[in-house]
Amino acid sequence: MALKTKVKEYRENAGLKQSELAELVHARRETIVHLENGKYNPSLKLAMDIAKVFHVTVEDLFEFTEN
Amino acid sequence: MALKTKVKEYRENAGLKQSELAELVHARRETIVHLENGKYNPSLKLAMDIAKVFHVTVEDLFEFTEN
DNA sequence: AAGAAATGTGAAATATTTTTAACTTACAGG
DNA sequence: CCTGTAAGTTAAAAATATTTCACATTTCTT
Repeated sequence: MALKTKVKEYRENAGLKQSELAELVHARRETIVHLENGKYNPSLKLAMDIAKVFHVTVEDLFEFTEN
Repeated sequence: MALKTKVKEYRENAGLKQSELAELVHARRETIVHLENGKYNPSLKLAMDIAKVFHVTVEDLFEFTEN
């Protein structure tokens, strides 16, 4: 049940800093760090807010994998 | 920032009871009740698990509205 | 109408995410 | 080297989601 995410890819392609993305979605920079690297399960709202920034779907941005 | 959801619609169309859907996504029946009626912000995993049951996207199932 | 089954409510306990804060590492430019 | 900026880490506190439990209400069936 690990979380794979493309947040970092999309963020860098958009030329955004972690702190800038954080501000756009009303979250803390550390939350973005944890999300990009870590394996934790954000709230639906946060996931959708981030997806909206990049104009992609949640499904495109996040994937839960077995094990 | 209220949450609009079609979980109830999809669940009923699929002929599932709340308790059956809950079991399919490894949650409690009450969690489904709160989600269908309430305005609370589930985890991404729960949202995606439910979307998978109905073969729809998260975006189709959930929408955050202003106010 | 009565009984069963499904849904709803709400409060307290628990689990998890998110914030806060302080510090570290990496790296680029002057 | 220094200095500044971006990214990473970690622990504890705060906020919020989820469970648990016990009961209320609606809905369906007979």
